[in-house]
This record gives sequence, structure tokens and C-alpha cells, in this order.
Amino acid sequence: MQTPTPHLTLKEKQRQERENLILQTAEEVLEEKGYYETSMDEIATRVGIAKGTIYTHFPSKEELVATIFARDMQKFLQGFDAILEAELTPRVRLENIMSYLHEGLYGRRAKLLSSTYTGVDLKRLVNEKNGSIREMWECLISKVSKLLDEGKAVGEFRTDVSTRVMLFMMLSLFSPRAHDHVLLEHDLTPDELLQQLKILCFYGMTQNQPE
Amino acid sequence: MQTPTPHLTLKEKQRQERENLILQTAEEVLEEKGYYETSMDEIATRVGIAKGTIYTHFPSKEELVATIFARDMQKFLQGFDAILEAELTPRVRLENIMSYLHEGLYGRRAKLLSSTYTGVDLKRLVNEKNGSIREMWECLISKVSKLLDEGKAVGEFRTDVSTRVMLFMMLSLFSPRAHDHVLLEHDLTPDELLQQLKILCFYGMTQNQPE
Amino acid sequence: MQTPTPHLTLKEKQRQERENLILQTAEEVLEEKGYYETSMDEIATRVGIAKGTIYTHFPSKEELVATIFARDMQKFLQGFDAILEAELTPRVRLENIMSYLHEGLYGRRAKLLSSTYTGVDLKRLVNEKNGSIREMWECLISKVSKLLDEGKAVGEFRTDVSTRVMLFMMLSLFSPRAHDHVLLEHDLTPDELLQQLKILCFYGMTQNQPE
Amino acid sequence: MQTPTPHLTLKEKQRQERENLILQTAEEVLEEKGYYETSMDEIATRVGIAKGTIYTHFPSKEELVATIFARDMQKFLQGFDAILEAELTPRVRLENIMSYLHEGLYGRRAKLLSSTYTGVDLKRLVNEKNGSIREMWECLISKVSKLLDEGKAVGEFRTDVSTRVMLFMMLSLFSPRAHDHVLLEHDLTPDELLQQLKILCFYGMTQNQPE
DNA sequence: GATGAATGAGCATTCATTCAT
DNA sequence: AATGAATGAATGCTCATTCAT
Repeated sequence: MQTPTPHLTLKEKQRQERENLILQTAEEVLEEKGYYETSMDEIATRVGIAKGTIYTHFPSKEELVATIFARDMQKFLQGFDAILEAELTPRVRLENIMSYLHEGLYGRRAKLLSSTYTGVDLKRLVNEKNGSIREMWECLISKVSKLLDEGKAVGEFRTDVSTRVMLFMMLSLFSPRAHDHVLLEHDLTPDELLQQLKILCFYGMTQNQPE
Repeated sequence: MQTPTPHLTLKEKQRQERENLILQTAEEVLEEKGYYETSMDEIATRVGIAKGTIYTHFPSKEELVATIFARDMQKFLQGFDAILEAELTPRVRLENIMSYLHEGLYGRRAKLLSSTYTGVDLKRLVNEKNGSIREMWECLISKVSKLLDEGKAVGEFRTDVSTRVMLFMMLSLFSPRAHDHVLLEHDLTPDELLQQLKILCFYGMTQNQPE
Repeated sequence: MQTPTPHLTLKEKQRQERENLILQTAEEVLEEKGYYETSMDEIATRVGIAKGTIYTHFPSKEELVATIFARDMQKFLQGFDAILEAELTPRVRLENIMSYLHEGLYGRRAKLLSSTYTGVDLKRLVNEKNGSIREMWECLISKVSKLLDEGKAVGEFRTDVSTRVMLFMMLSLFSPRAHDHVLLEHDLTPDELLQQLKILCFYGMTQNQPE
Repeated sequence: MQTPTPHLTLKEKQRQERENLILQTAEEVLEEKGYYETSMDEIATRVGIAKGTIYTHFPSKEELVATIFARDMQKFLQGFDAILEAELTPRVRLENIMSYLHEGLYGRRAKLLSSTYTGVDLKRLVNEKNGSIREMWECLISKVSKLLDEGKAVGEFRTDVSTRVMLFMMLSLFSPRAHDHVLLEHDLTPDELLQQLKILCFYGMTQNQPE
């Protein structure tokens, strides 16, 4: 799927477009209803095509969803590298990563992901896709870990907390989940929220002077 | 369901026991397989009763699961009050809440919850149940918020971060999700993890002296 | 299925009856339309039950059909033994076998069998059923072969034709197939037909005096 | 299809060739997999053309298969006439017919035929094709019947068996079916088998002197 | 004409729910 | 009250056929 050949015939272009439309629509429905409440029929209907057509693009529902995940993951992970490789202090780069996570693709998909990861064999499928997302994920983790260690080395970050736990904090705080809306549906703009989360991240809740 | 009448006939007691058994078993299966992969048949078989019997206790699968949530939530929320009302500094009470969350029921259910909350109309059901869990939740939030505000007032907590966001951080950090295992499957004991999370929570990642 | 327990509760009896009804009806439809043109829906409708009900008796279409085959085969093969063990000359026993084959279950099923044996994995299923039909079939063949050899030994049958080929002739002549109707739709009664086939079998087409 | 016009343009010739290729290939697949397990896709792929192209030659799957049958039948029936019209005794001509049947096209197709004849409306289609195969078949039967009657008249064949039944025996014995392999998978060469079948046909199983 | 993507009716199968016993 | 057989709506998937290019 999606072979990014530079020169496509008209038909191939249309086919690609339709495939993207299917992926987009499926993603929407999936986000709305979750894996099990999403039927191939509904996806087809929303796209405005016949059910069979989906099967000319994807061999099964699982594969379709796995493709969506893989695509999103990949996009998301690619965005990271630019940030990680910038010539900035560890602290600033980490802040940028936080911003990226905050607005991030990862957050939006988390709900879908968790609803799907239970029970179905998507894990296997997603992992088999695109040179294993898992590997990329591990790679990302190790890069960010290195960043944190760098920060520790130059005295920017505290050394009495495991790098892993720091990572965990970041991913937890900047990948908001569905039910968090209850908590966060108040008067803060997303940007203010981001700022405050960064403060908490770097300085904690205790009253002591930042900077 | 579960009318807590003090004096029950033998039959009524047996009925209660069975209902509890169903709830327990269903909870187990639900945790193992998620909402959609759990069938009424399997629950009944595991309990050792007929499928129909479940329907004499609960009118539908949704209602059964909603009951489980409501029960868990209630237990969980009750545990809070003791902690919140203790005669301790805001800071210490907050730490206790973190510990409670960390080991907590809430975390264990989160997976199930997220797998279920998508698509089915459980939200409505859960909310309609037991004088509205939602209200209790709001109540809890407001109590913890008050605690945080207290802490701010006595100078224990920083004032430049919204109380809501602090709450959010706590709930995010101390209610681990399934996929976090990837991150946390390393050499820390749960207690060490808890300690480190508290440090991060109170003092942040930046190198500066705690205490 | 069909455990022939002598004492059954009413429900169990009804269940058995229904199962038989399903088997019978399925057999009819199968004979009319063949494996692929037979839908579970039609079977259910003809029986007057819901489609799902069939699945409470048989786990799949294949299994249902395999059960039908196994049952028929077994009935048919059991009938053989009585004939083979009678205290009669080989020749007479062989004639009885011919009569049995002529009226036989085998013939009626042959059409269904051949329509089904192509492509589906029924072979495996049927063979796995009831202690392997195949073995029983082999056993039958060896018994009839022995009978033929006996006949050869006592000078009743010619010795210049392989026993296998004789068997083949019998099975071919006395297990009429569907398209034979074209040939045999004329003025002979089934009994006359049987008589004439026996004559051909024993004395051939050439003009020479029988007896 | 296959309009046997003597003078064809190049394109028409190519078209004919392709049609033959389709027929051949379809026949192969059909023999391998049976009617229902054969998909138009597979035929097209094996031929190396697009699925749609088949539909420019044949209006439907049924029609395609019917054409194959009709063609085979026709070839087969034509072979008969030469044998029937030879200047030989009825007995010898009959033997030749047996040999022809034995090696025959008819036998090879029987499996396919029976797998197909069930359920689909191919009967009608085949019969409607090519000036009705049925008629040719009837014609053949009547010719062979005449041959048998001739044989009866000159004292070669017995007169106490209906001509139809004799015909039936021949067709049954010399048109082997798939499942007969079980029986015949032994040490006889096809030729020996043919010889022995002829003996049985003419002289029967009973011990009495041939010739 | 050839192509092959699109179509959609059709099918086997599942499972929450009902209800006669 | 408990049972579990029966129900039937819903779903993923297939494949002969069509038709725009």
C-alpha cells in the first residue's frame, strides 16, 4: 500500500486518493466508536463506496486498522527526530518534545489504541508493519533517554530519579487520555495548559523558585 | 441489586452471594479480555451457572459492567475520604493519596475502562448508577482540589500552576496504563517507583535541592 | 451428538428429535442442491427454526455435512455384515449384497458425496468421525473380497479376473448415479432391472446358457 | 463463440486462440478444484489476462463451463461415429467402444460433471448448447442400442437382458469415477484392467469357458 | 477491445437476549 | 427461580459481474 512512486498513472493516483479517503474515514469512525463498534459497512457507507471496495485495498479489518496505526505512528515518530537532533540544550530540546507530544498525534490515537489493543491480535499486525513500529518506538525511547542522561550530565536534571521514570512522566503528562476531559474542561487554553505542565515537570508542585 | 437490607432471608442471602460472585467473575474476565471479547456465556460458565441466571440479576451486559464500574468506583472513592480527612499537612495527605492511587483500584480498572468507554453507552449507564458516580467523582476532585489549595495557602505548593493541572498530573502519574509496562519493565520495585514519582511530582526534573 | 442413552429427559428427547430433523432436512437439501448451493439459512427455514439453532447442534456447515455422511455410511456399512456372515454359498451372498447395494443408501448418497468431496475439507472431517469411515470401508472391501475369493476357490467364480475388478464391477453396477436416469428411465421395474443386472454380472452379455 | 468461419482476420484468429486458451485453462482448474472452488480470477490469472476479458468471450461462469462441457462432449461423441460405422462384427465394434470409453474423455470429465451438475442450472445450459448435446447423446445411445440389437440378432449377445441395461453396464464399467481409485489403486495396468472388464462384460463372473 | 477497480448480494458464523419448562 | 435451547440481528468477508477508462 502507498508505494510513493513519483510518477503514477491517473488511475493509480485515484486509487491512492481513495485509499487515503478510506484510511481517513476509518480513522474517524474508529475514533468515534472504537474498534468493535466500527463496521466495515459503516466505513464504506461514509466513504460513499461499496463494502467490497475496502477489501480491494485492505485484506481485512484488522489489517486496515493496523495500517492506520502504523501510518500515524510513523508520522509521529518521524517528527521526533528533527527535534532530538537540534543543536539546543537538553532542557530546551526536552521542552520541544513536550510541546510536540502535547499537540501530538500520539495523544489523539491513544484512546483508539487502548480500545483496540485489548483482545484483538492487532499488536502482532502493527508490529509486523513498516519495519516494526516497536523497534522505532524503542529507538525513540533510547534517544530521549540519552537526552535526559545528557541533561543529567550537564547538571540540568536531577540524578536521583531514574531516567525511565522521567520518561514515563513525560509520556503520561503529555499524552492526554479521553477521560481527562473531565479534569481539563476548564478555563485554560491549551497553551497555558502546556506551560503549566512544563513548570510542574521541571520544578514540581512544591513552592520553590523556578529559574 | 444489592439492596443493603440488614435482615435477609436465607434465599436472599444466597442471591446476594451469587450476585457478588457474578460481579467478581465478570470483573476478572473483563480485565483479561476486555468488554467485547467477554461473552455472557463465559461469565456464566466460569461462575458455574446458566447464562439466563445472569439475566435474573442484571438486565443486560451493559448494566452488568456498569454495576462493576460503579461498585469499584464507589469502593475506591470511599478509600479517599479517610485519607483526605486525616489530620496531617496537605503535603503529607497528598502523598498518601498518591500512594493510594498508585496501588489503587483506579489504575487496575483503567484498562478495562478505556476499552469499554469507547463506543458503548456505558458512560450514560455508569453515570445513572448509584446516585451518579460522576457526582462523587466531582466531589472527590473538589476535595483534593481543596487540599491542594490549602497547600498553596500555607506555602507548601506553588501558586503559579492551576490546581486542576496539578490534579491532572497526579492522576496521570499514579494511574499507570497497560502500555506503560514497556517503559517500566525494568529494575525498579513498585516502591522505588512510587518514591521517584513523588520526587518528580514535588520537585520536578530540574536539578535543585529537595528539602 | 446422538448419544443413544436409554433414559433421556423430555428436553433431551426433543433435542434429539430436532437434531434428527435437522440432519434429515439438511440431507434433503444437500441432495437437491449440493453442498455449495445449500445455505444454512435454507436448512433452518425448511426445518422451521432459526439459523442460530443449527449452530447449537453443529459447530459448522462442514461438521453438519460430515455428520450426515458419517451417519449414512455407518448405517449402510452395518447392513453389510449381516449379509456377509449368513450361511449361504458365496454366490448367493454376493447376490444379496447386490440387492442391498441396488436399493442402497450408498447410491443415494453418491451424488451428494461426489459434489462435496471436491474442494472442501470434508474428507478429513468425515474420516475423523466415528472411528474413521475409511477403515470401515476398507474392512468391508476386504470382507467382500474374501467372499469373492471363496467363490473362486469353490469354482463358482472365474479365476482369470482379479478380485478387485470384480468388486469394482459390482460397485459400479449397483450404485447407480444421477445421470443414469437418462438411460434407465424406461419400462423396467427396479426389480426387473436388478434381475437383469445380476444376469449380466454373472454370465455376461455373450449368448451362452445360464444354468 | 467459435464461429468456424473459414477466413478470419488476424484479430479474429487471435481472439479464437485466446478463447481456446481460456477454455483449456478453465478446464484444468475446474478439474483440479471443482466448480465452486474455481474463481474467474484464478482462470484469468492463469491465462494471463484480465478477469473482464473472459466476459468478452463468455457471458457468465455458467456459460463458460457449459461451453467446456459441450465441447468435450462433442469431441467425444464424434469419436464414436467412426467406431460405430466400421465394418466389423457387433461384438468387435462394441469392444472398440469399450476401449474408447475406457480411455475416454467422458471418464475424465465425470468428476467435474458430477460436481457441477448438482445444484447449478448447467443442465439446462448444456442442453441448450450446440444443437443440444442431449440429442446427440440420445442419438449415440440409439446407435449403440442398434449395435447391441444387431448382436442379439446374430446370436452374439444374450436376448434375455434389455438392451438398455447392457448399455448401462457398459457406461458404468467404462466410465470410472474418482472414488474408484480406492478400489483400483493396485497392480493392474490400465490395459489389463480393460481386458478384465471386457471379460466380465462378455462372460460374467461365473466360472464358464470364454470362447 | 482489454482492463481491473468497484460493486453488492450472498453466506457462514457469533452472541446478547428471551422464554418455555 | 434457574435453566439453557432458541432466536435473529449483525458482521466480516467472497466473488461473479459490471463498466469507466
